[in-house]
Amino acid sequence: MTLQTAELRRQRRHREAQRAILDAAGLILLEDGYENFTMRKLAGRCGYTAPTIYSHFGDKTGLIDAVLEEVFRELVVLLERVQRATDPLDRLRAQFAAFVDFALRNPTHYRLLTTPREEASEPPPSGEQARALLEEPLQALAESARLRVDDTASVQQSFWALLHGLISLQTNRPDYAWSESLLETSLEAMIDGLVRPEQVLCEAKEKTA
Amino acid sequence: MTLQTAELRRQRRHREAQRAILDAAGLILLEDGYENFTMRKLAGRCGYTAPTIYSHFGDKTGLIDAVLEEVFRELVVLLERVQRATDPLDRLRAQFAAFVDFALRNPTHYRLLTTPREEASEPPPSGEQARALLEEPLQALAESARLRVDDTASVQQSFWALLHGLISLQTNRPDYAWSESLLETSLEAMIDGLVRPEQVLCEAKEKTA
DNA sequence: TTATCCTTGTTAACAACGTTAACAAGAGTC
DNA sequence: GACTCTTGTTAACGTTGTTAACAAGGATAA
Repeated sequence: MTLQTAELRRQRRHREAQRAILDAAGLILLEDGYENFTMRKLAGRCGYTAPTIYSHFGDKTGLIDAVLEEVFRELVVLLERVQRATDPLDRLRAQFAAFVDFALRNPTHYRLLTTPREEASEPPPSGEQARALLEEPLQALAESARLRVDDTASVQQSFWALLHGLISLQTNRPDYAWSESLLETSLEAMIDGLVRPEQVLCEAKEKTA
Repeated sequence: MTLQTAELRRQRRHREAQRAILDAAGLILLEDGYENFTMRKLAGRCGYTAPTIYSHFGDKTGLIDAVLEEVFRELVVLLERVQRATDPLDRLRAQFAAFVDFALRNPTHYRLLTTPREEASEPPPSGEQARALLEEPLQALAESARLRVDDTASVQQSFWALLHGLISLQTNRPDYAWSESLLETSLEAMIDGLVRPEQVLCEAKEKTA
């Protein structure tokens, strides 16, 4: 009996320590940015000393990986919640908006996710999952033959580049006078250029005629 | 007489030292990236010790600023050389291509230029100059009323975001299978969506008729 | 209860970094 | 030849990520 409760208590303490560390780490990243994120500062903030953190996460890289994994799992559920829209194009718009919004609210985490921090650091699973979710609407559009360009990969990467550019630019220069309509303007332009506006072409032609 | 030659020789030595330091610094940035750029490594590579570098450039930030200033002066002459095209849209295409090409060849320098390195580090003059050059064709298009959107700033920032995204993505993940036609696909799409195709509309309509 | 062990955490230290103080050495000036 | 000013060096400080050595506390077995 004490045999089991002891083991459970041990696991609980373990999880609590990890939680305290991860929470403090996420907070420091959000508030101070990655350049001012130091293991000693984290140690002071989370209630444990530095070597304890190392025993839990092995490495600064491993620690950051764990933080990112958690944060982007949030993003995945956000994207899944918004995925219901029936028209692929509406899905795309809604997902992209949610994605940009999330990235702008978590600039440091987004930067750490997209820039390779050092040798051999793969993006965390949830990051890949989010990317896959973002690609789904375009995949659907391609299967409905609604892309103006044959090369689907090229189209996907174009949208990807646009999103990444919008996010990076705005987070790198928060004080610049960014246009309010920037996301809409650029995204609609890119949509106009790359995807056909559903099969109402006949109706549209009738209207102009 | 020796009064003058002495002063000249002093200045020459000064310039030579700065040149050796800047060249070595640029090379290290190109080869090893910024994360592996250390003042001691630079000292070992350029033939001077670390404090000498400090006496010349004050700071690591100052040193990097000097390197960037030089590199992006190259870019400015590149962009000016390509600026001759008469049609603003052709100018835009040529300049954007040259810009992306340059940035992909100097990934670390580009990243350092666009990401604020620490508190209060303004982009170097040549960087701002390059940005101004890149905005000129769009300004011309706006004045010819060839933009599909009223808000010129929004259009400029859209193109800016696309370029930045293309560059960042490709330099962050050099091994990814980027589409060969990525720049053309995305840029033409964005052009289609944002700018009118010159005043040959009547001719085009005659052709389709 | 007492002895043992394993986990969990701490203190102390190391190497490498950016940076600065103190000083040597050489060139130009009187 | 003495004086000064520039230019470079050596030695050091504080901070970083990281690790080794060790203490403490609870679970297990006699």
